[in-house]
Amino acid sequence: MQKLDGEHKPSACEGTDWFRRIAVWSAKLSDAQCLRVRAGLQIRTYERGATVCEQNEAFDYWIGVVEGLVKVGTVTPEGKEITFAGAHAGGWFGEGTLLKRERRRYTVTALRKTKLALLDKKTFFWLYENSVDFNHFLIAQINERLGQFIGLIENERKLDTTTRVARALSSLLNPVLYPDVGSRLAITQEELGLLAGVSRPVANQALGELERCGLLRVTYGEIAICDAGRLRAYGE
DNA sequence: ACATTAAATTCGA
DNA sequence: TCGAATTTAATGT
Repeated sequence: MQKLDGEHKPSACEGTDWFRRIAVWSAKLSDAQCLRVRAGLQIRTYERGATVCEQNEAFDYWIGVVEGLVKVGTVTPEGKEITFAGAHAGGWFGEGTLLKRERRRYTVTALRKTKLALLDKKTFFWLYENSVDFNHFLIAQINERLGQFIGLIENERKLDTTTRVARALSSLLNPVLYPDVGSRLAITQEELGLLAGVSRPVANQALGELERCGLLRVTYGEIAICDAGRLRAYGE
């Protein structure tokens, strides 16, 4: 429990380090703006399997993933679960719901123990009104997401499981949505299965296939990406 | 669903 | 505090 390394823990109210690390969009904010944003932020921890917010719930925060992994999706009236996206460290989402001033359209659940940063609505809109850079960030992000959703539609059509797994991985590698992502993903095959909408064994097979193609390498609890470009294009 | 292996945790000195 | 023993988690088939 006390095996703290050389990393400095976030000092209670000094330094914008920890905050800037979890939120790239803060890079261009002034110190004064940063202070204000931090005042509107809270950190919350969720256990594996915990629901962050339900569909139709009023949940007035913009959500950032500090660490861990969450799944954004819905469940059809027939009870079938559909995953729209996964989000891991560095990702921010929920702006669509805030901007349209409506209730959550999706259910968000933690796939493992996860720490989230929640920015309250008031501060979010203050940024929206006052920072051009913040707006640029939002537009870039929404644009990236649009691309992902278009891919999702294709995905539902073709049932090629390996392709679905490749897409799920690629979406997590998106450098715009997840700025601090490297070439290794700390994700288990079960979690990946949940994101791709396939069973764990199928995810395992798909990973084997992708590894055989030289696109990635699988190790315990982690996937090393060798060729992100070809992975994204897999199945085309 | 089952067997195997990796990692995390517990426990005794 | 160390490492062996046990339990839990992830993988491969």
